Amino acid sequence: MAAVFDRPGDYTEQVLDLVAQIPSGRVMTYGDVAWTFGRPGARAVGMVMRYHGSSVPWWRVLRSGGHPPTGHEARAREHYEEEGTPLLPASTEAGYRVDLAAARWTPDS
DNA sequence: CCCATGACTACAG
DNA sequence: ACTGTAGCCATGG
Repeated sequence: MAAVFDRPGDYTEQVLDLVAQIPSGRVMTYGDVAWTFGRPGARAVGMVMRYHGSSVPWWRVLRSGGHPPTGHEARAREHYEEEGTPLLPASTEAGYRVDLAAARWTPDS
Protein backbone atom coordinates (compact mmCIF):
# COMPACT_ATOMS: atom_id res chain seq x y z
CA MET A 1 0.00 0.00 0.00
CA ALA A 2 1.27 3.36 -0.95
CA ALA A 3 -0.56 6.05 0.98
CA VAL A 4 -0.34 4.89 4.56
CA PHE A 5 0.11 8.25 6.24
CA ASP A 6 -2.80 10.17 7.71
CA ARG A 7 -2.53 13.43 5.77
CA PRO A 8 0.97 13.75 4.30
CA GLY A 9 1.71 17.33 3.34
CA ASP A 10 4.31 18.12 0.69
CA TYR A 11 6.94 18.94 3.28
CA THR A 12 6.31 15.80 5.32
CA GLU A 13 6.42 13.68 2.18
CA GLN A 14 9.79 15.11 1.18
CA VAL A 15 11.32 14.57 4.61
CA LEU A 16 10.20 10.95 4.88
CA ASP A 17 11.35 10.23 1.33
CA LEU A 18 14.82 11.63 1.96
CA VAL A 19 15.35 9.93 5.32
CA ALA A 20 14.30 6.63 3.76
CA GLN A 21 17.15 7.05 1.25
CA ILE A 22 19.90 7.34 3.87
CA PRO A 23 22.05 4.19 3.49
CA SER A 24 22.83 1.93 6.42
CA GLY A 25 25.74 3.09 8.53
CA ARG A 26 25.42 6.70 7.31
CA VAL A 27 23.70 9.66 8.98
CA MET A 28 22.42 13.20 8.38
CA THR A 29 21.71 16.10 10.71
CA TYR A 30 18.28 17.73 10.98
CA GLY A 31 19.80 20.85 9.51
CA ASP A 32 21.21 18.99 6.49
CA VAL A 33 17.86 17.38 5.78
CA ALA A 34 16.10 20.74 5.99
CA TRP A 35 18.64 22.55 3.77
CA THR A 36 18.21 19.82 1.17
CA PHE A 37 14.76 21.29 0.60
CA GLY A 38 16.31 24.76 0.43
CA ARG A 39 15.26 25.83 3.92
CA PRO A 40 16.71 25.83 7.48
CA GLY A 41 13.70 24.19 9.07
CA ALA A 42 15.62 21.90 11.38
CA ARG A 43 12.82 22.06 13.96
CA ALA A 44 10.16 21.33 11.39
CA VAL A 45 12.06 18.20 10.36
CA GLY A 46 12.13 17.07 13.97
CA MET A 47 8.37 17.49 14.18
CA VAL A 48 7.82 15.35 11.12
CA MET A 49 10.00 12.64 12.63
CA ARG A 50 8.15 12.73 15.93
CA TYR A 51 4.89 12.08 14.12
CA HIS A 52 5.93 9.74 11.31
CA GLY A 53 9.33 8.63 12.58
CA SER A 54 8.01 5.10 13.18
CA SER A 55 7.94 4.56 9.40
CA VAL A 56 11.51 5.69 8.65
CA PRO A 57 15.07 5.03 9.92
CA TRP A 58 14.88 7.99 12.32
CA TRP A 59 18.11 6.99 14.07
CA ARG A 60 20.01 8.01 10.90
CA VAL A 61 18.98 11.61 11.57
CA LEU A 62 20.80 13.34 14.43
CA ARG A 63 21.40 16.76 15.89
CA SER A 64 24.34 18.97 15.21
CA GLY A 65 27.30 17.51 17.09
CA GLY A 66 26.39 13.89 16.44
CA HIS A 67 23.94 13.43 19.32
CA PRO A 68 20.81 11.27 18.71
CA PRO A 69 17.24 12.60 19.15
CA THR A 70 16.27 13.73 22.65
CA GLY A 71 14.78 10.88 24.64
CA HIS A 72 15.93 8.19 22.19
CA GLU A 73 19.68 7.94 22.86
CA ALA A 74 19.57 4.32 24.09
CA ARG A 75 17.19 3.19 21.36
CA ALA A 76 19.35 4.71 18.61
CA ARG A 77 22.57 3.16 19.94
CA GLU A 78 21.22 -0.32 19.28
CA HIS A 79 20.82 0.50 15.59
CA TYR A 80 24.26 2.10 15.33
CA GLU A 81 26.02 -0.95 16.70
CA GLU A 82 23.92 -3.17 14.46
CA GLU A 83 24.70 -1.16 11.30
CA GLY A 84 28.31 -0.52 12.23
CA THR A 85 27.91 3.24 12.41
CA PRO A 86 31.18 4.85 13.59
CA LEU A 87 30.74 6.02 17.19
CA LEU A 88 33.00 8.14 19.36
CA PRO A 89 33.31 8.25 23.16
CA ALA A 90 31.77 11.27 24.86
CA SER A 91 31.60 12.62 28.37
CA THR A 92 27.83 12.93 28.15
CA GLU A 93 25.18 10.97 30.01
CA ALA A 94 24.69 8.67 26.99
CA GLY A 95 28.46 8.17 26.87
CA TYR A 96 28.72 8.30 23.09
CA ARG A 97 28.16 10.34 19.95
CA VAL A 98 28.16 9.55 16.22
CA ASP A 99 31.29 10.32 14.20
CA LEU A 100 29.82 12.83 11.79
CA ALA A 101 33.14 13.33 10.01
CA ALA A 102 33.02 9.68 8.90
CA ALA A 103 29.31 8.86 8.75
CA ARG A 104 27.83 12.10 7.38
CA TRP A 105 25.96 11.49 4.13
CA THR A 106 24.38 13.59 1.41
CA PRO A 107 21.91 12.49 -1.33
CA ASP A 108 24.41 13.81 -3.86
CA SER A 109 27.06 11.26 -2.89
C1' DC B 1 -4.20 35.65 10.99
C1' DC B 2 -2.64 34.73 15.90
C1' DC B 3 -0.82 31.64 19.29
C1' DA B 4 1.29 27.49 21.22
C1' DT B 5 4.19 23.40 20.50
C1' DG B 6 8.45 20.73 19.34
C1' DA B 7 12.99 14.15 18.06
C1' DC B 8 16.60 21.92 16.24
C1' DT B 9 20.81 25.31 16.01
C1' DA B 10 24.00 28.82 17.49
C1' DC B 11 25.81 31.74 20.80
C1' DA B 12 26.64 33.55 25.54
C1' DG B 13 27.77 32.90 30.51
C1' DA C 1 29.70 19.89 30.21
C1' DC C 2 25.79 22.78 31.86
C1' DT C 3 21.75 26.22 31.39
C1' DG C 4 19.51 30.14 29.28
C1' DT C 5 18.20 33.01 25.35
C1' DA C 6 17.06 34.01 20.58
C1' DG C 7 16.09 32.61 15.81
C1' DC C 8 14.40 29.31 12.69
C1' DC C 9 10.20 26.58 10.44
C1' DA C 10 5.91 23.45 9.71
C1' DT C 11 1.75 21.93 12.00
C1' DG C 12 -2.55 22.29 14.59
C1' DG C 13 -6.16 24.66 17.35
